[in-house]
Amino acid sequence: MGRSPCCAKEGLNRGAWTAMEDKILKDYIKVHGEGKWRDLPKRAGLKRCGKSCRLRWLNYLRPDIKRGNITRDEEDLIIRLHKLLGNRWSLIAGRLPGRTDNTIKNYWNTNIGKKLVQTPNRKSPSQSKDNYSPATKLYLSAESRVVHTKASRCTQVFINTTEPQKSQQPEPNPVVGPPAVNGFNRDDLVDPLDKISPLVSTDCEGSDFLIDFELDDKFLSDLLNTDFPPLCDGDADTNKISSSPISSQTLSFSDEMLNNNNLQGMDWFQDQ
DNA sequence: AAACTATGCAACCGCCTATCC
DNA sequence: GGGATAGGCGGTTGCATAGTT
Repeated sequence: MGRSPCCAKEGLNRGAWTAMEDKILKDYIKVHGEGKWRDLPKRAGLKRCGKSCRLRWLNYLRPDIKRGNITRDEEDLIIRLHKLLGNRWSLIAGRLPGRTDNTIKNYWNTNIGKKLVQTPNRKSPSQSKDNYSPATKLYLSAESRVVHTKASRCTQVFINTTEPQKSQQPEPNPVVGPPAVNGFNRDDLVDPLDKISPLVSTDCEGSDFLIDFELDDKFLSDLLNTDFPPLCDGDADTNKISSSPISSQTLSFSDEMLNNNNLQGMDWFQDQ
């Protein structure tokens, strides 16, 4: 036996929501709060599936939803997060206040995703490569290196503000300057993140992006057996984007790792 | 001005996971 | 422990609108 549908299909409205339905749903949630989606339509007097109500609320009616175009900063952040997470839209959306997973998914599919398969002779001037942000250019210029984590929970995201510890630990194999990827200096990817700072509530400058996932009972950082530097000199809490102090370790994806595919030992995480 | 095409986005579908009993 | 259920998620569809011929 399969599971029963969330609602009987007969007699339910489908398709676009009317202003009246929106008002009913808004008013009901204002009074009773979210949740109990299956019962909600009956209680609120809506001829809609509970799932449909939930979706309408989360993607459209919620008061904190940000409307309008995705900014370049947001695009940069989406690209960087997508590079790490793949199509984990809800996780990505969690880093963009006011944006829903649906919005980001749509944006990706209709904008960024298309750029990846774009032929050079497209007519639209808006799709000229000159209009791409540095992060987009870098993404387009480099092979996608999405890490498929199977993460069940994203516990922490940090912007690492520590300067490279040049003086303390001399490099055994010093790298001369940042590597360029297909003509783009990796600094191109650094700048947007600095610009994103207000978006992610950090005053820090720096390029490293840190994230930790819980993978079943383990953390990705545990699986990789990786040592990480201290997040910041001073109070790391000021640099937290989301605070859920669970793990003792935090996985660091530095720009260098991202740009050079230097994710040692992560083969089994990556696409076949 | 009409027909056609491309684009953007809201909404739906089906699967998965967490939770409850 | 296992089945049932609710909620969440990602993929896909379909429609309205904008742009092009």
